[in-house]
Amino acid sequence: MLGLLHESPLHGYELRKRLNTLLGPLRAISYGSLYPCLKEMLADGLLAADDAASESGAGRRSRIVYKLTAEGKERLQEQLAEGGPSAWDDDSFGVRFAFFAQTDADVRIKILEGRRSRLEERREKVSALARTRDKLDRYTLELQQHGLESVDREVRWLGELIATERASVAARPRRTTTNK
Amino acid sequence: MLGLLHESPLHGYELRKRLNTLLGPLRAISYGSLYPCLKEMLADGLLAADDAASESGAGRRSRIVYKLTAEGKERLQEQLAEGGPSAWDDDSFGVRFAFFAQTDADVRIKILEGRRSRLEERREKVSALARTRDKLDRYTLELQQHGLESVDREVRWLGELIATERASVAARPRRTTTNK
DNA sequence: TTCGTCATGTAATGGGTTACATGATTAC
DNA sequence: GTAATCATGTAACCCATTACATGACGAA
Repeated sequence: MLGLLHESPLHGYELRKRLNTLLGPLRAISYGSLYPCLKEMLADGLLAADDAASESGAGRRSRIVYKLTAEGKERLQEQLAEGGPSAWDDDSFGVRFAFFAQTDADVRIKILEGRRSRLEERREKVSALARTRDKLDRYTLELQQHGLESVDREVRWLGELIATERASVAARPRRTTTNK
Repeated sequence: MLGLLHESPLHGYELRKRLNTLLGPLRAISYGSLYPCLKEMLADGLLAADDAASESGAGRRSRIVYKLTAEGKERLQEQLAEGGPSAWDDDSFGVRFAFFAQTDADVRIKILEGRRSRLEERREKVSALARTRDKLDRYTLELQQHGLESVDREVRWLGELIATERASVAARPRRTTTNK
């Protein structure tokens, strides 16, 4: 939510739509959690509300446009700077990646590498399991192998991204040092 | 749970481990929901409990081994026969596929086809969205394209599975008609 | 005029995890 | 002897969905 509101101020209804296209149909967020959350962030001083009712004559129902306060931007920056394991587990990696454009290059690399080793661990566990047991039916086997190939693909993809990132850091390393 | 207990009777602790390897580390089930669920199914007459305390001398703590009753097997068969949309959405497709060995060939094909068209729909929606909007940063674009390729791969995989299934039905079509 | 979409919100419900309680067994 | 795993269970808590309430606007 902070990430989207940083790109541009939005009202709740529009914010939800964008969240849902961003996060995919799975993990879609409902009004029942969106509005209370906005309220809370408002109370915490992370957001500022701007009731756009009067604006531009008699425009539809009054929509409440939210934008980040200075504190909200600060909080977003903190969260984007966080490069710990919580950044590369299944729940959050997608979201973190979606806001890579607002993330520092060195944090980007750390997250990509963390994600890759996480997947490699998983791959190792599954393929170890596959080696020990043999009495699996065709379908379980098929599922396992397909899963393994998917992980491999993901790992390769991450590898390419990491290479690209490293190349661009090497090309102009000023950016990282300047921000110190 | 019914599917695993049909393969072999198990006690709760072991059942949980198998569920977690089957479902993956994500969506892992906890004791807090496993044991009450077993209890409920026992009360519903789907399972029979067998306290294996006395068996084989002084074996560890008494473990309660559950197995399917006739009613439980019936329920499992009902659920495996169900070929509706609920069988091919993200939540359940994996589980349904894992028990394909116990599923009728025609239901298998229906589920695979349902899953495939579900993914094709999704693919279409995403790529339509990609065509309209242009102002996306490198990373969002990268994520979108990688997602698209993943879906394509999945669709191809399903296509191969469907072809194999159809071939084996054509080779010995007695099975489907015999069971009428 | 009715339906679909836009738009904001609240309250109850549900159900799964977390945390706790207990205790036996194996390995170091 | 002590830590880790095996093994079963309960109760509180969290938090998101669901369902409901309200209302305006555009299109058929």
